[in-house]
Amino acid sequence: MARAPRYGPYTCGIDAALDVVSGKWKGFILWELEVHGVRRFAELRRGMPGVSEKMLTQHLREMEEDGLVHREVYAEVPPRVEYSLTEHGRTLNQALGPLGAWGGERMRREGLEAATAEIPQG
Amino acid sequence: MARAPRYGPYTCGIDAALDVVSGKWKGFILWELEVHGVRRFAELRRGMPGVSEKMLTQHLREMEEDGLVHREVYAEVPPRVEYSLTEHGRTLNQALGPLGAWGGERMRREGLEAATAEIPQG
DNA sequence: GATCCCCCTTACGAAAAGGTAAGTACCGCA
DNA sequence: TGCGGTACTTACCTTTTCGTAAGGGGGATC
Repeated sequence: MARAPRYGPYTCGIDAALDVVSGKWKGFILWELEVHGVRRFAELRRGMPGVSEKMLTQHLREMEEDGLVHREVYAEVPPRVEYSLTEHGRTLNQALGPLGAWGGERMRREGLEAATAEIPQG
Repeated sequence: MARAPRYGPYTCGIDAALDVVSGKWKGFILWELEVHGVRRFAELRRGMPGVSEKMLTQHLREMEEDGLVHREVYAEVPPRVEYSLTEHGRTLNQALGPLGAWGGERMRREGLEAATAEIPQG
């Protein structure tokens, strides 16, 4: 489960926020969109090695439901879909800032390696 | 899984922080210890209705491993065990502040109810 | 003597999350 | 004709997480 609720009832704001962020790749998606502004599906996919198409679409749909991500579909062939952050997504990213800094500090403290070349610290 | 790693490799600080916070009751434990300073096992248990003893001990052990929680055992009969936040636990709580505020805002926005009488907002 | 309290541990099972692989439908390129 | 690219969907399976229920060992209380 980890956190199954999705849409409360919550015990506090942290609960409500974690419900929206937890998911193996959501933090990464948030970060990719923060950095690049707009990204297509395949760009996101290539940007985060290891993610499957299934998980990526699933996470993106949930984040769209949660009002964090905007999905723009262009009626073209071949299809083009662009993802970007909504206002709420951007404020969430700001709220995650201190947590990212804390995590970075922890990584330094514990000597935990980073996975990729790109090391955002939220 | 939700997030299985536990001790990296991480892609960023947010990853590293979420790894430590995710777990159904961890936010709540953090909050209880923040508010009360020191709490015994049974006090924590009573403070968060719905948690099982198994999950509570399991989460507390992990948080102890992660250096967030200090566990003090008194060689008495009946046994007495006191839990409190470490320095890292307290700084984590501070880093969670903005996230809790964001979550609270989201709850208000979406009209999501809170579960208990006590409504911390991290 | 029976029950309750303390702080757990263990075994078992259900549910959720995630991974793998294949299929869809259409197009451009060689 | 065959392959790669676009953005997915679906079915199936494994891993992880969480919950339930029971036990344990000693002491105090009824």
